Amino acid sequence: MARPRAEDYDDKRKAILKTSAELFAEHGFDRASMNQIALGCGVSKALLYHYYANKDALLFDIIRDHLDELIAAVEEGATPEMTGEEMLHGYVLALLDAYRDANAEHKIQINEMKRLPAEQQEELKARERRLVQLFAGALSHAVPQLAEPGSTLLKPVTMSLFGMVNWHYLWFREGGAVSRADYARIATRLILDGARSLAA
Amino acid sequence: MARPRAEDYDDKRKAILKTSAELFAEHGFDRASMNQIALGCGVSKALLYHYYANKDALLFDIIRDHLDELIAAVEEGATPEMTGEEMLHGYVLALLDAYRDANAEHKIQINEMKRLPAEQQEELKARERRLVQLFAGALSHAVPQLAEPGSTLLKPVTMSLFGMVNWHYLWFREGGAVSRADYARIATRLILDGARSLAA
DNA sequence: CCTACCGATCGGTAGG
DNA sequence: CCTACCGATCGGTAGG
Repeated sequence: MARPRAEDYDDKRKAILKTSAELFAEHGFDRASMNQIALGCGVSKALLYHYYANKDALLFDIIRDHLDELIAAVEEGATPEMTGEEMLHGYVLALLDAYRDANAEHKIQINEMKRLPAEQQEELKARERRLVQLFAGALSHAVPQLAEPGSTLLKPVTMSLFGMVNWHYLWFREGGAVSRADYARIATRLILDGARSLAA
Repeated sequence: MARPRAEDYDDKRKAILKTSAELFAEHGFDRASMNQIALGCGVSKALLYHYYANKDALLFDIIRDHLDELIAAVEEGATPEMTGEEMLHGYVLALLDAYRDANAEHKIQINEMKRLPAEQQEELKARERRLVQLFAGALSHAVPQLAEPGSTLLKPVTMSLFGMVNWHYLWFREGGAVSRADYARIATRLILDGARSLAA
């Protein structure tokens, strides 16, 4: 009879993913060795290779899981009956909130994605594009002039918002004078008021 | 008598710096080998080590030179008789313009600085702080409420601007629908109109 | 200014 | 025939 998959297989896989994400974020993908990761996870290197065929697969899975969680969180951040402005704020708040326990994964997404082969990068970039589309949609809803044919504003304004939000990990400190909710309101306000003024 | 320094010493050093910056940006600091860099520069590895004691020194010099050029460019981007708004726009335009021929150096500053020992990082971060101070100063000048005692807005608004501008290299394309000058106006507008609305 | 190497450590795989 | 896991070590390459 075939040996069944261990019942804690998925828990172990998640634990490996979290530990390796922290090591990759701290030391960088190239410098965090498979030996260090195995040691940090309390497993043998051979077991590590049982879960992941190679180091790249580990990196890919970290970023894919992270992006899937961001997309899910953002999609739940707004409802169809909201106004465009409420929707955009809901998305920004949900995204900043999702980053709370995913600082390591966020750094890895930003800094280490380019270590992967082109094909795997493409699969991850498709997820990034989905995330961008959600925000661009809310922005178009909130400031319809941005989406008018001939307007070149939607892309730079959307990317400005991503710049703000994806840059926050470099200066934002938990428990500081500005909370995540505060910054969600600030970022939404900068983008919306600015965009309305630009569109006028 | 001591051997005099070669008359083209500085030219060679700058050429090494530019070539290695491109290799670091393309492959990452850890993967771009000193052998590759020597080959790319058309010099022997031994000559490379004549100019730079080790790989870290090369990385440090790339980022230091880059930051010094950014600070100089930004400082020349505005004059004291300008209004706060003109000053901020002058700074943003100067910074985006300085990035035009420094894409590799910018990527390295963002992605590879943490590979350096803490002491060297600190020296570079001091330069980053000077740059931030220039923008925070112009912002305070343009929207005085941001600098009022008790206000917590100056930092997040300044960092939002840096997020926008430092994120541009991921989406901006030379010769596209939006020029650097266009984006300087957009970013300045988003920040200024948004900040005024927040301060009110 | 070159080439020949070094101590160390890398990602990945062997047999059982 | 599958998956779960070990101690030991592979061929190559890094910075210097």
